[in-house]
Amino acid sequence: MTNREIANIFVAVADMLEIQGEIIHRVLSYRRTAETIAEYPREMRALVAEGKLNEIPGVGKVLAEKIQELVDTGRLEFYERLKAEVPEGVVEMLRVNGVGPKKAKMFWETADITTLDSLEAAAKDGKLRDLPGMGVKSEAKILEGIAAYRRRSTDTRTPLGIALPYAETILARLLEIPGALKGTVAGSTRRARPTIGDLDLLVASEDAAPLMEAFIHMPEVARVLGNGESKSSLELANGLQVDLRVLPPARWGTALQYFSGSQAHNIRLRELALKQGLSLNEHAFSRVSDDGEILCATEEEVYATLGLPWIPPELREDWGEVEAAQAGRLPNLITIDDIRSDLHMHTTWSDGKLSIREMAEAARLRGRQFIVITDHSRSAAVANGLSIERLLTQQQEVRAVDAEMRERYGFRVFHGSEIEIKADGTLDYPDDILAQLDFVVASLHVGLRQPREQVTQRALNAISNPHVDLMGHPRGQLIPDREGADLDMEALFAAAAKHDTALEINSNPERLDLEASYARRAVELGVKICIDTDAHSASDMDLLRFGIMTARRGWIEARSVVNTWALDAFLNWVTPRGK
DNA sequence: GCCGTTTTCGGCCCGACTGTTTTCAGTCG
Repeated sequence: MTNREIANIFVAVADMLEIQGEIIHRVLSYRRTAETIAEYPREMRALVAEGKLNEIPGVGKVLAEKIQELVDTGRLEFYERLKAEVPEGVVEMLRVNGVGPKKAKMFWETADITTLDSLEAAAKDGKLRDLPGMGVKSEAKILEGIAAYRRRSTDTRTPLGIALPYAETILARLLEIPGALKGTVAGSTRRARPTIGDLDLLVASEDAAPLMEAFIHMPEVARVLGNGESKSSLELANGLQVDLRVLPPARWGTALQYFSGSQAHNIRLRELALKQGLSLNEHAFSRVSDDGEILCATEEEVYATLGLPWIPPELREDWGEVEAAQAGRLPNLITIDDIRSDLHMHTTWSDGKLSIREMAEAARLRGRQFIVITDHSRSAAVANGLSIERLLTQQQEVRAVDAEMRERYGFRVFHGSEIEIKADGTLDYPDDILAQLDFVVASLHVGLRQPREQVTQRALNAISNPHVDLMGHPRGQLIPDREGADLDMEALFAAAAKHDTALEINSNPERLDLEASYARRAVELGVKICIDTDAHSASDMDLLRFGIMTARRGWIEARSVVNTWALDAFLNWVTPRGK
């Protein structure tokens, strides 16, 4: 039973309890814990074994027992009982925009509607409009909601790599409208979650009306979900939901803070505010005593009012950042300017688009000081992997380019390889060949669905090989479609720390692997991190920002990241380990 | 269901928008 499976069950429990009319705080305790568990860096089964479930914030006696039951038996009696009580189709109704727990329950109990199909049929027959609290408009809205739900694929979340550029494009358009003073992308995009539910845009203006007008009339709008004075929501033709909020610049700080979330982080701040006799919302702080307002034009002022230093948005998940801020122990997060090298990239020798020389030049123009060329190894046939003979020939070309770039620019090019960790657990080149390379990245591309023990052992073999410097995209996940391998991450981290093998944060938005919570745990255990682009073209090198954002979400400082090191430090690290 | 330098019981963040409602409940984020 994986963390994500446990989280999914808790979400379903929360949904069913809410439909049953359970008090909302009991429902929310399941929902909050589901969120915590879904991205928890340690596995529940390990915490159960160590008796440490109560270390998870928000988990008390009851939830700990339920997690334990799931880990021990693979099922949860309480969940099975609820499933017998609440029809599956009624729970599914919650996914329809405009249908919440109260309406779902009402459809079920007063009209005996227990499936989405029968809800749709009833709406089409005009049978919903006479139900309590319903009308012609709500009936039509539900039909639209069902249609939109059916259009969406199973997973409605959008990869950050698509969401962010798209949000930036829409925002740039809005900022051209007269009266728009400034704007930003907020929400989970600003926090750099790997996938985004909907886009949140924030614009400062004294006059919201023209912005709202332009926003809801953009050409790509499929449906207007809401359109008020200060807030509008759209569904675009591509299915993406976009929210725009417009506020006056004097309130920018509270608005940006509020709209950036996360919800859990915001709740923490509002609780802190209340302890000081202040109520915090997106408009301002209000003194509870006399309703007097304290406006904040910057986020720094919001946090300062609470006695805190500014907290970078990537940390705002209630993963301990409020406590760290209170203690003056916020990390000094890595920035893109700290990066000096890129240790994982491909050329036309395998499946890349540019030559060694062209990749080197592209990296140099982007401010890198040295790179490693790491084309695919021989068994990666579809990626045109290099035979030993070609690998050694390639080395001559790398040396030639290195000599030239070094002479002209002081830029260095090293020779490496991204070697397959083969399905049988062996590496794709023998040790005496690996020993001739400057740098070795080992990656899992095949056999990702092997049983946990088997795939973990393969990874450990690679990490413990003295010639291997880095494990590339360790889990092999693809966003948003493919779960990573079922690896014992804690064992990987321990081995990586012991053998001084770095683990990668792959910057490609389809990977972002390690993800933030694992990267944070790895560094806690003493593992070095590489943030690489895995570039197959020059433009791929611009994806570095996604890797940096992911590292920042993982609380990572420059000193833990190999690519921030100067050449000497890098060479000192690779040299004594077999090369 | 969780939690406690006020509390082991009684709280638990806050507001925008919509539609159905004659003052507010439901939904959403």
